[in-house]
Amino acid sequence: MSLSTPTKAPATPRAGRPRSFDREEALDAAMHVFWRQGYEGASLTALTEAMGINRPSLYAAFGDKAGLFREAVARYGTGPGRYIRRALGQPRARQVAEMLLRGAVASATDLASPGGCLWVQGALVTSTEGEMIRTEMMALRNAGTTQIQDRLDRARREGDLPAATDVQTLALFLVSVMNGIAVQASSGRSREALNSVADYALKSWPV
Amino acid sequence: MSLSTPTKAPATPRAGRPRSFDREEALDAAMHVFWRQGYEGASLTALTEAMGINRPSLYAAFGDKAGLFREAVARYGTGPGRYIRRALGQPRARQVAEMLLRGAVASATDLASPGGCLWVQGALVTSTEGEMIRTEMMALRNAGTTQIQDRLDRARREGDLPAATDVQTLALFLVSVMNGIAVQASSGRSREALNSVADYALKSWPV
DNA sequence: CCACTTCTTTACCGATCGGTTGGATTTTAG
DNA sequence: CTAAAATCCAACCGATCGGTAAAGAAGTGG
Repeated sequence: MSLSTPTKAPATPRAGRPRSFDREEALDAAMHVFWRQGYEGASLTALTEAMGINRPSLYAAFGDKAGLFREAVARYGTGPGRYIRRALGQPRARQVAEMLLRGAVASATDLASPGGCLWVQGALVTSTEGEMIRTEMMALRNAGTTQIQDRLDRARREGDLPAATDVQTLALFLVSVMNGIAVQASSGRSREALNSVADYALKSWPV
Repeated sequence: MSLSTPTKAPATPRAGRPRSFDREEALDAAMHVFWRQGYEGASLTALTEAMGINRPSLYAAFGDKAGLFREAVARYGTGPGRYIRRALGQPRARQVAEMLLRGAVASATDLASPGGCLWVQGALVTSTEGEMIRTEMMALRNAGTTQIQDRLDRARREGDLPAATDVQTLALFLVSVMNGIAVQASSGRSREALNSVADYALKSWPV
């Protein structure tokens, strides 16, 4: 946010004027704008104002609007969406599911963020011009589901879930509830109410 | 779609040239564009092309883009979203929930439609310019949840659900799963896979 | 110091945005 | 048949869209 923050010394200092803004800070600001307004709703003016830079600097650092969005989406994965990776690393499948749902609620209702989930609302629908980005986001969501399904399938093979468990349905159910929680958070639902939803969703967890 | 369809005789025939297009047909076409591209993603050009009319005709018939969207959203309620009202009319709470989830899957995966749910993806996020519409959609989603909650509470008072049932959580869970199903349908998930999700969501239904 | 490289700034590009104007056209009312 | 009313069409409005050109500013390497 602040322009007075001194630029960190780059790993390989090239010649020329160093950029006057922190790339990560600017990317964070852009992520929040995309999160709140979506890919197409976020105008270059809104983005550059939030990032504290002007257009040519943005284009020099991130390529174009689509490139900036892709980086923002990736950063979301190592920031607010970090809980997913941690959840997949839990030893028991039940804990995986708990952390997925709890993490989705916590992230989507964080008062310091725009609310909801960037992966859901970043480009759920677009004009024809944004179809490539929309398709990429579909693929990203589906890849996430596959990761969860693979983790549950491993649990099934390990005996952590009943052998007859339909892991595809179970994974798709978890993701659907996570997505629904995100939509509801974007509709203003409270963290407590959504945590109750997460609890309820876990009630029929397979023995 | 077809311009050759003769205009129905209006109830009170006013003076002047009658409009040459069917208002309901045009509204249907607009609804599909908003459904696929969202409120802000749907340009006047895309809308008028799909509706088979030109701008002044659209503005004369619907006011402005926001008015057209509001009518499209209302029409969605009596068309693809009709299942909700029918579900609320079922005699048993369990049947209400089943029809809500089944209907959400059927509507969101209808191959003759853009996929997903207009109420979810019509204006989940917007630029600052569309904030009023976004707020209206939030209110509409929340009102729907309240209707479901009221129906479940009635069931509880009637003994159709256990007296200790947390109907608020149950309603919010149902809506969340419906929303998640819509997101997943927009991500290309099949009707069969999502019907399995609906079945799973009903497994922990209170006795 | 100088030459060079890179970033920042301002101002601008054509295209598209939502919305409207004015006139030709088609109807009803009298 | 004429006057009034409403629609239809083409063309246009200022504003904003994503993206860029050109020149000044601020660094590095010699």
